[in-house]
Amino acid sequence: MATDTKDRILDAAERLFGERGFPATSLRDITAEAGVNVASVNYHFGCKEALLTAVLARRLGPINRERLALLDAVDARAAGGPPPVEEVVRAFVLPPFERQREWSGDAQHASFLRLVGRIHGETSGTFRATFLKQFEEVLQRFESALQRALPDQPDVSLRMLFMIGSMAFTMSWGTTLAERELDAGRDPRDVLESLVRYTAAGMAAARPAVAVPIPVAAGARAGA
Amino acid sequence: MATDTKDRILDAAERLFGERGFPATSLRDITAEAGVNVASVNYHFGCKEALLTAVLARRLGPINRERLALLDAVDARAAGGPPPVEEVVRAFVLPPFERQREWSGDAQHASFLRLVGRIHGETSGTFRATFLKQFEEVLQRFESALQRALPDQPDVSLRMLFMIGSMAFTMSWGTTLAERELDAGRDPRDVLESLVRYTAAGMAAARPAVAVPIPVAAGARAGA
DNA sequence: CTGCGATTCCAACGTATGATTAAAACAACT
DNA sequence: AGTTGTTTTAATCATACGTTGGAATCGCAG
Repeated sequence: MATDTKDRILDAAERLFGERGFPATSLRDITAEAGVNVASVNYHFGCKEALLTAVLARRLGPINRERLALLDAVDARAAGGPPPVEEVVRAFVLPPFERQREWSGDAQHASFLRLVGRIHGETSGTFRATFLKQFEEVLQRFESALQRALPDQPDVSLRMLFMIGSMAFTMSWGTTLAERELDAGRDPRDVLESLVRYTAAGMAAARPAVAVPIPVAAGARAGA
Repeated sequence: MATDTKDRILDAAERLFGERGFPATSLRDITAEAGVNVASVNYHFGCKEALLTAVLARRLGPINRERLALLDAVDARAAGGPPPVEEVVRAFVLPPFERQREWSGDAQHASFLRLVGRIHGETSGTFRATFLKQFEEVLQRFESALQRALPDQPDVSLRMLFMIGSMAFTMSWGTTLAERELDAGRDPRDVLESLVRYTAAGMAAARPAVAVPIPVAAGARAGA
């Protein structure tokens, strides 16, 4: 069956991209892992970059759709008023974590989160545009919602960077570090909820009034 | 002069690794940018990975030392009592940002931050160990300080992941995104202080009492 | 100037990469 | 069975990679 080969490639690519990163993974690694011929990738996807796009699209599409659906629900519940920050944040970070929980039995799909987390660090020219495009609508919708939730917060767009950073980093390193020292047996839902609380509180925090106090270290200096 | 070539290589490597990532940057790119011969890299550093290590060590050493010095100052000011969360957080995130400000005239060094941010996403087996080693002491010291600052927070180690994620992501994407839509003319110190407030508030936020409410998309629900 | 260690340069190595080809194998349908 | 379109295969392409050895060059003490 055709889709069989295609899916085997997608699965293998997802796992290996997640583990080693995009540039460090060769098509031969992927096809060997998938048990298919090298040429299949170019036949089915055209080129290596298109394969990455396909891998991401397969999962990111549903995730982003779910994000927007959750946000709609939050907005509806707010009935015109400002939506609760925490719920907006949860609508953003829940979907990827939830997928992990769904797939956690299948070690295969857990690695997609690592890929997603890792991909935020990739800045490969052409690809960055494609990736941002996927997120444009989502980011705008959430920024608007957060701004309504926090009318007095002038730093919403900046703090969304912080939010995405926490999420991405947790997804790409969380599992790795969890195996070492942290709480190995921790329920992913606990991690999620802690992240939600953390983020919501951070979002709501007032920004400093005026001048910046820079503590002076041993011989450190602070500029005016 | 010998150090001239060596430094030229380090500078070029820093810039290119920061822009394109480690695996995507070839030694020939680096040596072309530095205006030196290809073989110089292997002569001066041994191999490509050793070059990356050298690039990081040159900056990370001082940064981590400054972090510890700042933390010492914070601890001293607390005089045995619990140190203020915000100051501990600032001691952690200030040094890299401060370097950026120092170097911001020289576009060269600003890209080191991108490299540092990016490197958090790299999980290249051998290298991860080297990288974590650099941070081990710093992480332990700061975890201990944050735990003293927040005696009732059971999630300190987890939330340090969040903190590092925000910081790393801001460093690797902040400048890129800032050029687009965000506030282009924003003072780096404002970004830093916003991050400090955000992080401190997030650190202090209580974690959810018990069960986790999982809202359902279409007919979403909110838990207690 | 001669000799010598430390650097720079050149050319090339062997290997691995992403991509392409033409032929073979397969599937579906009449 | 025969035909047609799709998929898989093995072999090959040109290129780029990290690395190496040895010749050329430099800086400088004797």
